[in-house]
Amino acid sequence: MYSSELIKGTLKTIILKLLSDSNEMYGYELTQRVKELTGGKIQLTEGALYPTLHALEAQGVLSTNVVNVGNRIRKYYSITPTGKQLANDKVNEYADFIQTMTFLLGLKPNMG
Amino acid sequence: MYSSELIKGTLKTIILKLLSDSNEMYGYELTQRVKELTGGKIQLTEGALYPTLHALEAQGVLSTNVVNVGNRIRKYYSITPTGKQLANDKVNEYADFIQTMTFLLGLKPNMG
DNA sequence: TTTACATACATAATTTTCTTAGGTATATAT
DNA sequence: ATATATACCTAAGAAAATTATGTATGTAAA
Repeated sequence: MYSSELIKGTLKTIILKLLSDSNEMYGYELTQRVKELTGGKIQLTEGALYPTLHALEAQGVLSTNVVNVGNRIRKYYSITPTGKQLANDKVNEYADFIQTMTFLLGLKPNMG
Repeated sequence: MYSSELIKGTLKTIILKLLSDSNEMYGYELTQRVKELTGGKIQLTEGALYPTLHALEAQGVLSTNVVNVGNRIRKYYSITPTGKQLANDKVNEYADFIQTMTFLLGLKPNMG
């Protein structure tokens, strides 16, 4: 796990990117997917995730589809066209930012 | 300028790295140096910078040296041995984080 | 000569974003 | 029974930033 400082400001970008690459995902699924893809180094907390999902839906970049799985509720999120555009912008901005930070911190541009 | 979200959590790392590479720098100098090195893409705000410098000094990772330049005060910060260690740790953690995010967001590991 | 901008420090109110903690509920394995 | 996993949610508080403001000097332009 990274220090919580580092992860700040990346949540929206991560959510939008993952939803941009799949038809639909539900909240819990997002937490598991990120955990899996990062080898546990990034773990989304529910207290941060759910309010952010609600905000993104209210902004019109996500839409929802509530489904009953057995007796449990599952709320699928999918990205809207506006959201897809935003996802692209955010990912591109982050890519640029990474390059700037790489230079600023004197990191090797590409090392295992 | 990047959206303010992105820069969050990177301030301490940036300060520690720059001070790690120079004998001493003062607050205003840090803002100008970062602006210069990033082509204006990252601009430290004084409201964030000064409280952070004070906190780092209180933690013992920075020490200060107040100088009179003409009639103006200038407060030079230099890094302590503890601070140098912390700078290294933070930079390494950030390098690791960048790799994780690069993978998670599906970015090219090395593109101009 | 006064207006604007740069230098150089600082703090305070507010906002944003996250953590921590708690709540509800079902399913499954020990 | 108990713990763990699934699956949603909110609220109090902390952390870290922005925005606004204050003080003060130096310099260049109008």
